[in-house]
Amino acid sequence: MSSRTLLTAALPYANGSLHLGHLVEYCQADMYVRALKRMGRDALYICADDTHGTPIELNAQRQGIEPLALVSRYHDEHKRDFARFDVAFDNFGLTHSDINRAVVERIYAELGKKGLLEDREMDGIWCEVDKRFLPDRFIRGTCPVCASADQYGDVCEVCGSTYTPQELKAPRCALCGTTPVVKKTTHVFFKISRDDMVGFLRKWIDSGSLQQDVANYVRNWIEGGLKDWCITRDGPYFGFGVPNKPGKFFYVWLDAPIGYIASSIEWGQRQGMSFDDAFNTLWRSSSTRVEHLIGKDIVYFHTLFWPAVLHAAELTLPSKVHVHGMLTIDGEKMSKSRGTFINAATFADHVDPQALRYYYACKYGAASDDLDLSFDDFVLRVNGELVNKHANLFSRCTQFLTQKLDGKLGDLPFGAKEAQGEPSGDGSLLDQARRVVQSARKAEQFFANRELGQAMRELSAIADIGNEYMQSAKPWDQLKTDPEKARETCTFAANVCHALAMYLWPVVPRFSEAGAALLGSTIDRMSSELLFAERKRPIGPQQRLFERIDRAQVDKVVEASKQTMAVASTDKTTSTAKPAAAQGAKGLPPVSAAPITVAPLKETVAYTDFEKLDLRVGLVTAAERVPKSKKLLKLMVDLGEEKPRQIVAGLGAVYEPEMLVDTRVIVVANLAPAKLMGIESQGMVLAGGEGESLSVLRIDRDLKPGSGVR
RNA sequence: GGCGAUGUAGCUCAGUUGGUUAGAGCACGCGGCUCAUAACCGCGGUGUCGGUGGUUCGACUCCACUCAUCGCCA
Repeated sequence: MSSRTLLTAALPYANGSLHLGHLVEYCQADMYVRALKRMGRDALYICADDTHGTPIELNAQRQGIEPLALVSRYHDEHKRDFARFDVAFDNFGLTHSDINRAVVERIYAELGKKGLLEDREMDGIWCEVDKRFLPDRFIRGTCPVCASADQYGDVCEVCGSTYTPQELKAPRCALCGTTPVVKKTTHVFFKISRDDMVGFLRKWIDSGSLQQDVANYVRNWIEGGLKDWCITRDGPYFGFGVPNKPGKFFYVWLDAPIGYIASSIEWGQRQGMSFDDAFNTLWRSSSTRVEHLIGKDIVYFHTLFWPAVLHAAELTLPSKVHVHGMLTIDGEKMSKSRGTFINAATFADHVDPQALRYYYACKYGAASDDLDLSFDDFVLRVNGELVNKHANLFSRCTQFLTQKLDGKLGDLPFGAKEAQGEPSGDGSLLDQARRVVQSARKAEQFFANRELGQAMRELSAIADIGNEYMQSAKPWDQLKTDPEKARETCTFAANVCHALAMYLWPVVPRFSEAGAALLGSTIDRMSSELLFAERKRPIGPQQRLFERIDRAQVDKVVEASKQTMAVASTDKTTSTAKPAAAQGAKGLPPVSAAPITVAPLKETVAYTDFEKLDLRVGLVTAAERVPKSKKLLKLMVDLGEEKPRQIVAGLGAVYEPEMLVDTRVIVVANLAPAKLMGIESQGMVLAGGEGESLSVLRIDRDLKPGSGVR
């Protein structure tokens, strides 16, 4: 029985744009599936947009639209982005679909039959104003461990401790700012801690489905003890309602992976299968190998909950859950302020997406290491390999043929079958051809094992053979004495190009197709047995295959990303703005309770005007009063520069100097220096309010002095 | 704090079960070629394999400790 591989990539959340980090995964999976398909394997690439959950529901509410409308908008955007990056799914669905609902209900019923579900009463955090239970992330308050203000309901971002929302000090609703209350609610739990489940998982993680390091990692979780998993949420919630439990919805992490199943059923239906046929063939039969590609961040769900659910529902377990590392840019995490948080579309606006695919391919390995996108290296690599090595080989041999030899391929002094033998090492043309075939076979192996980087090395080796041969045979000299010999040389080089076009296809499909067209050929399979058969026929019309990347294009991407991210984050702040809870810092007089007149807005300014201001985080290292002044303080502020700046600030009416030392403030760093009472001030410290009701703007996290502020 | 990953030439990375003088590409230097997208070919130097100690006839590889960076802790 022929076996089919069903590969999934993790579902992107339909609440934001795709960025280069997402693409690490989608491109890798795409290349792998393309390679499998071209090697004659039956393979499917399945994905969908993840559409449910509180963030989407609330984001839609803020925008005054239906969640489905929001989700559809991102679904369309994602589809466009994927198309630009040649990511070709066999099916790309939505988790909010009738099919997914049906599969979720079916699996839920199955879990119930196995006695794995249980209703439990628990404490929820309820907001009287919003009339809803609040998820942990929508409760803010003071960390019970380190007392940092404004932390999430489940974890402190400052000290990293985890706790329950009930433990949080001074909790408030992130939506309306009021204090929520505790209220009883009932939820369904999946009993993953039951002995048979834990026993199954112990065995499963050692079944070879996981990379060794991942298996070790997961084992620690299991040995640490698994807690039963709460699979429902209270409404309002964008998701599927739980049958016979009004007001309860399935938790997004239950229906999201099930979306893999639903999306593959959609594919099956397009092939003419019925729902049940597709379900049983793809997810209940040993003829399908299921493989998941995921990032490090979601290992927990895919290696514990998901296999447990599949096992309990008697569905096909993944043969592989392949974990890849996260993307770093120039060695660091993607950063909005540095402009390295780059959306797929922004990148594609300035740089050919195939360049990124090529670069990623070179860096993919089978391990779960992080992948670094170094911009200098990116430009160097794409120009040096894809253009100088690969594209140029196509160019030099086809142009020679077109311009000097009527554009026709000749013959080779060996048959195509002979090229399949072992290289003799004698340097003959046949020997060279055999070396190419040998590298091609290795490349196939590497593709099949997801060692894309290694495969790319073999392709470079193949191109080298072509370039070396052209160089040593000198067709331009051969042309003078024996034009047919020159034709033979170029025919050999053209066959090397044919090999390149064949094996580059999974990585840079458009490059490959254009390359094949240049040779007057089309390629639809990837097999070393097809090599060196291109002879005695005209080649195609000339064209350039790929243009070099200019570093300036990359800089534009970074620049544009800074802009879009700045806009996006201001959007966010305004929409999720939390009312400043009146929390007087120690030693400060209370702010007057009298209502203030809200000043009318000044005229609108363009973003470019705002951008002129250079706001920085500054650490106050010293402070003293300016003699004879009630309000002025002389501060020394560290902006990460060689030495601290002297800044005069009008904070003295409210703040004693020592109250400001060691606090992080926001400074207008490019304000023209000015003298106040004879003392030079090299900037301005921002504060809100006025008079006695003054409050300096502090930074409540450990940002480095000199960090930008937007 | 707990667990884990990574650390090899200026840069990006290979180094299989420990075994001779540690590799590739790019960058750099010199020479060659001119068909080609200033591309191509040849030759060349470069590394205390993060540090210290240990096991061993022999360690980049195994063990202990240590430093640095990063991630995860649902």
